[in-house]
Amino acid sequence: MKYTDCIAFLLAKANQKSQSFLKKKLQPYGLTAVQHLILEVVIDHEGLTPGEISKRLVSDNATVSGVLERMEEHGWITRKNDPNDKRVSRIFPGKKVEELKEEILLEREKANEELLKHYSEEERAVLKNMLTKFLASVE
Amino acid sequence: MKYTDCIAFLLAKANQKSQSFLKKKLQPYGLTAVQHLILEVVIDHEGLTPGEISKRLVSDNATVSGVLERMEEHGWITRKNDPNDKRVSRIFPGKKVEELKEEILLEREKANEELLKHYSEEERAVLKNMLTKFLASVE
DNA sequence: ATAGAATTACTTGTCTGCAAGCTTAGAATT
DNA sequence: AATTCTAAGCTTGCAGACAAGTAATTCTAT
Repeated sequence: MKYTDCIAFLLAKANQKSQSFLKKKLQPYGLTAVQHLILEVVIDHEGLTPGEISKRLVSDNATVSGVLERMEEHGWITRKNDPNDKRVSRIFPGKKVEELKEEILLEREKANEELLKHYSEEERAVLKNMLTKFLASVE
Repeated sequence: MKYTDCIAFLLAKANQKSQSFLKKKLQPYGLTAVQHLILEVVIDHEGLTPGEISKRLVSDNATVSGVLERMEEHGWITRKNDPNDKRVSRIFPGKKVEELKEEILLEREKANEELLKHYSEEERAVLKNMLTKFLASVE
């Protein structure tokens, strides 16, 4: 069996495709795919800590830390100190988000639709279930 | 629809899982997942150029360049100059590969089997077809 | 009340992905 | 032969993934 038939290879390449597709769609905003994801969490739940954001995105704390720093530099988010816990900061959407909010949130939906445009409703459900099961089953 | 239902998110997380799983399995050899992949190509087709390796792995030339450098440092590969085209080098397995060859090649098969152990033959085929179709359908 | 454990965020270093640009070598055109 | 065009490999710079470690704060158990 060749490596091209292995699930790890197929997942890696499928992921590369979907990421580079997203990247192109978000380029006009100056957002990366990961930044967009974080921004969506921050918009939906204002005032989360970096750690809480990491948990929601099943991402590493160190990764989110770096991404937040870059997002702050570009005005996508702001921080406020938590009065009750001096270890953490609370993350809020930056000023420029308000006017772009709807548009930005729509981009993900549009991208998802485009990525799956050749799939029937049934196929989409199967694919989603397969991947979800995979996520749950690996260690 | 939440981001957790989007194909891009699911693919990203599934890929992360399978990569970190592979990583653990290959740690004893001191090989990363990508290095292992390249090594497999080099073993199967000795004397390819970096560009040819990139094409086979659907990878970026710049990425493969860096990985080959690290693999050379650790003795996984060696280079020979091409007498007919001074631009390119030819990549061959390093000395230490010979004795580990079979074992290393088996690792991928074992990892693939383990990643898919909860999937029936039919499910595996469906998953593979879904991902392959996805690869072909995205621009 | 205090020592030790746990939590949180951040930092550093390595690997990979990719865009953009450079250099050299070979091909093609004139 | 000279010039241009193309191809190949490499380099740089940045973003993200993640392991490992640090520092500050909070919690816990005595």
